[in-house]
Amino acid sequence: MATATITSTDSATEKDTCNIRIYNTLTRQKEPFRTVQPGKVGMYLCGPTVYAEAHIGHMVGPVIFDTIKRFLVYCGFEVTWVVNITDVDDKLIASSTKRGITMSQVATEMTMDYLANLQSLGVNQIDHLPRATDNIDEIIRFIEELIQRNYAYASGGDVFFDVTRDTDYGQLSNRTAESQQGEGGEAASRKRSSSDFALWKSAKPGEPAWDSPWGQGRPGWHIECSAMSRRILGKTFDIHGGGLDLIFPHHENELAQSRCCHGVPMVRYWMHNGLMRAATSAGKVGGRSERDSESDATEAPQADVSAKISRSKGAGGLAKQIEQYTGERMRFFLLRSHYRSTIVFGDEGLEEAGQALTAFYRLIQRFERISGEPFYDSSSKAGESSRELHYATTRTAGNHFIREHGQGELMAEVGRLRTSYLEKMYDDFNTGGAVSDLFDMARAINRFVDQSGLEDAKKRTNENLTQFASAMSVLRELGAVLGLFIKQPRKGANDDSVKLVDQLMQLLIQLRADARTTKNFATADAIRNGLTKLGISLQDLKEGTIWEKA
RNA sequence: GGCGCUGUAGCCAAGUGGCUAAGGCAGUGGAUUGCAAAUCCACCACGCGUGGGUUCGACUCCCACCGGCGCCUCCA
Repeated sequence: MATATITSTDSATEKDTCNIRIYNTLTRQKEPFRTVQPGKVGMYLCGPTVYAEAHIGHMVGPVIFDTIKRFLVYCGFEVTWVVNITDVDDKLIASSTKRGITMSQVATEMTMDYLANLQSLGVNQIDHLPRATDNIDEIIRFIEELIQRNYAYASGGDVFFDVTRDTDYGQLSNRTAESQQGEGGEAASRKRSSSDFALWKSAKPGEPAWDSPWGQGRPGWHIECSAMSRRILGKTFDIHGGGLDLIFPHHENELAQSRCCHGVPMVRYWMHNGLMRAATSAGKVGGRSERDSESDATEAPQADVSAKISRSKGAGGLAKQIEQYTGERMRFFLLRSHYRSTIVFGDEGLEEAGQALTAFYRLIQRFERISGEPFYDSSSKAGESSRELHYATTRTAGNHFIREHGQGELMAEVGRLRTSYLEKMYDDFNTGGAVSDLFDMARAINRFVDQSGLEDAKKRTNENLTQFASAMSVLRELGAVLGLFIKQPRKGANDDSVKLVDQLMQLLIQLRADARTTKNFATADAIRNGLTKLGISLQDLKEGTIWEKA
């Protein structure tokens, strides 16, 4: 009922948006999605510590959250999505010292890298990107409140959170405070108990520092998220996400800080994505396999071993990978698996994803060729805002869908698949399952085009063309929810060289067509085989020949 | 050692206490084509790590075992 107050007047919409269920790490089960405020969703994703270039593993969370936001918006929610940038920490200090530039310069450089990669993957739904260093006052205020409430104590220029005061500590990661080692190092001597963690760290000479009631220093790792999420989303917000590896200690500590400070739960749903691994046989992401030394003495190791992706192992070159495979392909690859599962990242999987995506691209081209209408929204803002996603989900059910798209066998099938797709998404954002409905939809549309003779200009009827266009609009709509099929895949189509290639191809195609007309198949095949060797395939259609570069 | 995840066809990957276990890649046969390509159609796991148990019935629940992995220190 809380979510019932969305703008739509359609009662079916209420019911269906209440069908969303989310796996909550805190309770270790799927729960019905109920927002704090009716019709509104606040979500926070832990972003990167910007001390080095991002790698593909950093993209999993943003891509899935971008998709979640798209879906929630599609369902009619007003969504505010926050991704924090951690721009102060030990590694940043180390990097700046090593490179002889300021910490802020390192942070700016790496933040730009991160954002550029997000953009390439179509992640463009983020509303706030707060940086820790822009929120020092808020952080200090937060720490002071914790001290006032006796949950934190200052000790020799540091401030620690007193874990023993929080009887609920450990719920998220399902572990007890006593069992924790806690941070070691020289700061340990200033703690009351070993599992206490730093809220504020005193500065050593030469380190970046801010004034505080406890002297010069900088915030601890966890406090920024508590402070910034409260500032933007409030004391209790709906969804908090991050990689599985953040559950402990980061999210456990965040949770403790916020709950103890406010006396209310911090988050309704804790979501954690699985970690990505690098295929070591074919893929190169993880660098050399570190396990070879111990295991390949006797038997040959399995070829499909995978290695952890991390910056320390030399993972990187994400921009190059995106350039090689295209961002849409990588996004599609990520979305084909469930967000909570481990994804093995490698060339093999990306090749396959590329093959699969091509089927959609061909259908889209087929549509543009036959209808003469563009499939993609040509406006520069396409996909940039979530406005076009505002579309009540459940127009599928019953009348809405038919009213909007008309009747017909194809649309009946498309409507059925759309419902199936939405059901998958309601169930903890099962993007992998939803994609299968898109494939089914593509096949249904292709079948329709084949059977209704739309390839033949003479047989085209307005009714069939309309139905074709309607079906494609549903495909576009559902694709957009996943952040797919929003923009023309090949960029640079207006380059002179691209134009020239196309003109040359038209010339070859004409020569071959002439040869075929005179039944000179040897020449025709010589042209085609020669092109095949260049990775170009031809397709002879009723209306002429088209070409495609592999 | 503690906490947790996972094992579905050649590969990737959804999913359900009970009709024929999604979808993709690869493969096979057919329609189509001058031949192809693309597209469509059909086929492709009598079985869902192994062994028990619960149940009228389990791939789905429980136990054990075997295998893979994560966290417990920084990590998306």
